[in-house]
Amino acid sequence: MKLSTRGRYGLKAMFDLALYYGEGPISLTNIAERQAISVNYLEQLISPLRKAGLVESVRGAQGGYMLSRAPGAITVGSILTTLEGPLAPTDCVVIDGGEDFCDHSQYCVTKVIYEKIYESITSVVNSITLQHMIDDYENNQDSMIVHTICECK
Amino acid sequence: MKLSTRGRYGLKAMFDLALYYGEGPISLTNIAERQAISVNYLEQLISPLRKAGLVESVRGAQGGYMLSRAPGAITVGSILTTLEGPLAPTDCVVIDGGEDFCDHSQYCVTKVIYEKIYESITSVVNSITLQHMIDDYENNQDSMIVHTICECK
DNA sequence: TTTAATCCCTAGTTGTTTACTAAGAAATCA
DNA sequence: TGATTTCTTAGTAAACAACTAGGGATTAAA
Repeated sequence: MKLSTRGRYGLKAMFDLALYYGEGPISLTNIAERQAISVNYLEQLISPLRKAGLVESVRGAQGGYMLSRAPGAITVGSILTTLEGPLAPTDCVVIDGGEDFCDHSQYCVTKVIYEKIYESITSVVNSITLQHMIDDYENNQDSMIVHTICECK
Repeated sequence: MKLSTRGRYGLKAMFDLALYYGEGPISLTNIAERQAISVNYLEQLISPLRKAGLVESVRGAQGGYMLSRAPGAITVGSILTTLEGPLAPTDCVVIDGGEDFCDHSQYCVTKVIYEKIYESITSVVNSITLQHMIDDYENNQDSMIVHTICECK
């Protein structure tokens, strides 16, 4: 039940982009340095985020990436599910037409539980936007707390 | 963010034991057959459940396993965390004294999110007991729905 | 027009984890 | 004594995670 580095790094990168929202394209080199992630690996994470329409890219020198819309319009859920797939404890709650997949899934006592877990996770991550993270970040800076984004494992 | 077979099989096995609660020890062979799990593998799952005090064993012929207390007193959360470890999206929300683990974890904008996810999952699984599953199971049987426990993946 | 910076894409690699299988020792009932 | 069952450990094949590596395409600036 752990997130992989894909989701964690991707969220860090998107938060980084959110801090620079409105300031033109930010290069992956910059993000990678600040967030201590390899550029090559970061490229592999930003690619699905771009395809999902969460970021836009500018190619060539002085190019980079920027959020495709305001931080308040991008949820943590959209980022994490883009990089990790559905945040579900089992596949059965997420794959439909499960007749060949799982015979009695609609009546399964355990599936009911997995669905509740899925809903609760989804509800949390969909209610948090990048803007919330920025607000949190800036509040803590005001109160003189060194508030960084850490190497959360 | 998926449960492994350890948690899923373990929950199925515990539900099976709950259906026979009060009827003496049930052998792993029986459970394994009903739930379509290899006996050898099931042995490896029941072992931590016993060490966690969730089931008791009777050795020797006609032996087996039984719940250590009523189904209403055993939560799904206790079963899943015994087999999967803490149902947390990251280690940082669960390991304390994280100074060497994660420098700024107490001020981390992403950790706040991971903690909320952790809390919501924990709250769901801790609120469901094996008795709830039995009630659900029997309700559906009453209404003539073939309610099985499926091969949830 | 060249150069450097950057995005973009794919393939390969290494280590870890998962999901078992296998096998044998210890205990207990008939 | 023999069958049944728990208990424990070791091994293994396949999948997955977390990258590394390298090269092509695009563009701004010198």
